[in-house]
Amino acid sequence: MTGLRAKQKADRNRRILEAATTLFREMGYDAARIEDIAERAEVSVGTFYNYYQNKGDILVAAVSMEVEEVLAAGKIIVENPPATVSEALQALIGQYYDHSLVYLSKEMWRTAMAISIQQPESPFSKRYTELDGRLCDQVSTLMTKLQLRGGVMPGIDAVAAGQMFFNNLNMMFIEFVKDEAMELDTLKDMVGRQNRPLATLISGPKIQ
Amino acid sequence: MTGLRAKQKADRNRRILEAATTLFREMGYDAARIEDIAERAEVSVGTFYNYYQNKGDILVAAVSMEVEEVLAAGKIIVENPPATVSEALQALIGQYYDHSLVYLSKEMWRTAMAISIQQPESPFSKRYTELDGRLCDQVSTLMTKLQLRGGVMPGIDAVAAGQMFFNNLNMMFIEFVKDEAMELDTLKDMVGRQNRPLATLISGPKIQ
DNA sequence: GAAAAAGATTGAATGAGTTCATTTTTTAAG
DNA sequence: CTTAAAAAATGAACTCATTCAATCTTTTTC
Repeated sequence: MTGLRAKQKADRNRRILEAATTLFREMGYDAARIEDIAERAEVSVGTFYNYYQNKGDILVAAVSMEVEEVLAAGKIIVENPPATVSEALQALIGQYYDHSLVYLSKEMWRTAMAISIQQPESPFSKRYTELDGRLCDQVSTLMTKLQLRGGVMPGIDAVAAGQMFFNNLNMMFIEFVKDEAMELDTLKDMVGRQNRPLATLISGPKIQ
Repeated sequence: MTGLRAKQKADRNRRILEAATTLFREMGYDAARIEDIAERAEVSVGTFYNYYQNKGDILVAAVSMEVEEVLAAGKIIVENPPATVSEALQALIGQYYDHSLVYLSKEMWRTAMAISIQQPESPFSKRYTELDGRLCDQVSTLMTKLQLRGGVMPGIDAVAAGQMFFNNLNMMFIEFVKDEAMELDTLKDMVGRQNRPLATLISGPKIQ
């Protein structure tokens, strides 16, 4: 059948992705030229474009791997969350934020976000948006779960509250990657303060 | 002193900005070449770069003017807001959203947002970020004002709540410009639903 | 196993944003 | 008014992402 050809293809794909992520981390996204990536991956420039539509695509591919890991880590927390809204949110959001800079630099995040906004119809942008949606769902699922357990007052729209928490943490993450000087702890503190009113109020009177 | 020189400078700057905004609106951001903008403004390509650091800068400059108008329109509402949190928010956010597409296309918004995220250190990006901050302050000011009037329960962190409302409306606006098919009404409905839990709860028991 | 077909690779050419050494214009000094 | 200094404009050259016609490799056919 397609023994050699398929094997070579998979191998080249792996080499290109590895070369690109290495160079992006080493020298930054802008400074890494397609020529450099191609050379490191031992393919021609043309071949790079047979595997990825454009330079941004390969970055979003790298980001996708990262977000998948964050989702997996978050899943564990959602499956067995702390009892109160505040504690549960702090655990989940802390997990998200702590994981965010393991593989990717702030510059890489900025570029990936910029691409996903600017070219929303490109395949990888759609994938990025889909991953964002799954993260949002995860926060909403957490709220729904807490509501079933009595940690959130009945009658509250738990999904809407979850979306609001997510949009807030996401927007603040954008602020964070825009500011090279901002520390993770500062980000967490700010989001914690912003979330507190809603987190406290939906928990019901017993928390007051 | 610096009579002629300053006058010519201001004039060229105005011509370049006008040429760029016209062409961006007429043919889209990507299709408008620096050469076209320079030609229309009757300057050389090099001169364009003496006035703006790069192509994106001038778009962000145009968008910033738009945000200034939105801020001015919002100010009127904040000065004399509806009594309830829900109504006041609906009025202010509706004003923001309705104004957003008067001069700018979704493509222009996408590009401007992408640039302001990707190149946060460029002067116009800083300006854009600062304007975002003022919009956020405007929402917080509205909440503080409502709290003084009794529309928001005492003891609530009105500023934090305002920031959360703003981050939510801002994130949803990004979703809106990413999706060419989404209508303004859909956006308003979604944001309205997301805001409802917090808006209702901070209003206190009388609203229930 | 040779020839044809299909699938991939290649790198020079293209095009648009950006730079920078040179030239031109304006201002200040004598 | 002349000349020197400062500021600004200029456009050809450069960089780098992207394309595509030519070439090479693998698979299929007989």
